[in-house]
Amino acid sequence: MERTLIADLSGLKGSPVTIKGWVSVRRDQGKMVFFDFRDRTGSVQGVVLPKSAAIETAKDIRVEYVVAIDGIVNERPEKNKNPKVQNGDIELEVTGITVLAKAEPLPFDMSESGLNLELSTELDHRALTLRHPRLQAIFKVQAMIIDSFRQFMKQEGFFEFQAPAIAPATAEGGAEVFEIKYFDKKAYLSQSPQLYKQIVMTAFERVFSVNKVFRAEPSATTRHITEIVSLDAEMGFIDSWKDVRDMSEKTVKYILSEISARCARELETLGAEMPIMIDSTPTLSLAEVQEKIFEKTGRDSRGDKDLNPEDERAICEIIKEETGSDFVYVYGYPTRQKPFYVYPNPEKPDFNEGMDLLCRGVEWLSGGRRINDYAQLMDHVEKWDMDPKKIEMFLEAFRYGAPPEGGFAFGAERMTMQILGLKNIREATMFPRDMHRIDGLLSQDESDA
RNA sequence: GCGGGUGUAGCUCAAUUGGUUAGAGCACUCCCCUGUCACGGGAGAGGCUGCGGGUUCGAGUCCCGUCACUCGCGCCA
Repeated sequence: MERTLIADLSGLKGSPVTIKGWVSVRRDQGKMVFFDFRDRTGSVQGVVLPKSAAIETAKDIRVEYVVAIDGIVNERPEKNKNPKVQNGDIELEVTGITVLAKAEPLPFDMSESGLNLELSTELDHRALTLRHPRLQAIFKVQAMIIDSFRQFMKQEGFFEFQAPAIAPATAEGGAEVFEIKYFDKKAYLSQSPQLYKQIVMTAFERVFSVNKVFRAEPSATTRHITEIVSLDAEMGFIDSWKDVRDMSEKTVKYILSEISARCARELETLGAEMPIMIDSTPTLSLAEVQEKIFEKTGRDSRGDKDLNPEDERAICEIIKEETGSDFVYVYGYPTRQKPFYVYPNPEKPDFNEGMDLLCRGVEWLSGGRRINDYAQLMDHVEKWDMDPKKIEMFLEAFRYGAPPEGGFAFGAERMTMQILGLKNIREATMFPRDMHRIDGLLSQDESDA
């Protein structure tokens, strides 16, 4: 018989069906056996009655067996209905069981409400934990973030391109890069599509990319991993950095609304509360932020080159209290602290027109206006002590006419973590890589070898 | 890289000021159970208490070292 998906069962009361999926739970009552079956669309209870031809087989079925189940869809008697679970008003009366694959006993409890693991255990067993509804909800939300970013960008006339992952040299300062053996030469894994998206912008005006980028920073925090999905955008013909700010704001707003609308079940599963973005997100200069923190908390970080994590949490709390917004833009960082391509404020050249979007104490997105004037760009290349030969392809794009422009980027994993209120970015990464882990732990011996 | 916390059964956790045979729940094996939905009840199996050294009549517990995990900081997205 043709396979019926579990989500479609409720419309088929009284009909014989075949479902295929996994066994989530077995409840052996002696004479009769209950199961929870699961497929990609949901779960349903099956009951094997004493008279069923499948009763002997049912006794041998264990959790995570892959099975094909023949049965009749029955409405449950009123007293047996369970409003708390999906398909709680129906059950499948099992008439036949075919085992498609057996499963060994699980290393831990996988039942819907039972998954309670140390993070390292969860990650060591990702191949299994991925089957849990809670983890599936996380990665469905993440897929929706990436999908809605693409949708919005296309809607706004942005062109999608694929940035290279192999780079010839360190494109910018800051993050450390992974060196790779490239035939008999050296090359590097790309830490950002930055220079490429600027190049492509000079041809297509508005561009975006969804790319893996790699950071070799020895950072052991709940917010850092070495391989991330970067959502990047770049746009030409802007009047000021505020056009970039506005576009990034609309992008985030669109993503949030799509998730609210289309991931309601996942948000409920995770108990997540969506951050609030008000009509006009508060936007403050770095100096204003530091002044405000000093006023409110007495802690003086005025003059610091950037916000530390404590500052980021503080300003988010203050803005939330003052305006109700979970988001705040911070702009105007010291020019020399940021990469060479960031546009300096013409009035105050020591500060630039780069910006960060913070939410709930963490940086979500960064971007800003870039330098498009070739002479100014070359001036910065010199001041930043960079080798023009190493970025010749980038410079060529600007030598031959580039419009005023800017862009922004954000990490898909960090956004997932923040929206869902997860404590560690590794929970929001299907196969996280960090200093000590690539799937499994990297042992001392291997790292020495 | 620096600082704090934690390492006990396959998983999640107990174990009094150092005290005799290191426990529980879940999972596993066997038995009982016709309405469960994290089913329930009974029995069993499962431990070099991360590893190495020390103090002590006696160490899961105290001390030193080491490794790992985890949180915070630095750096960043």
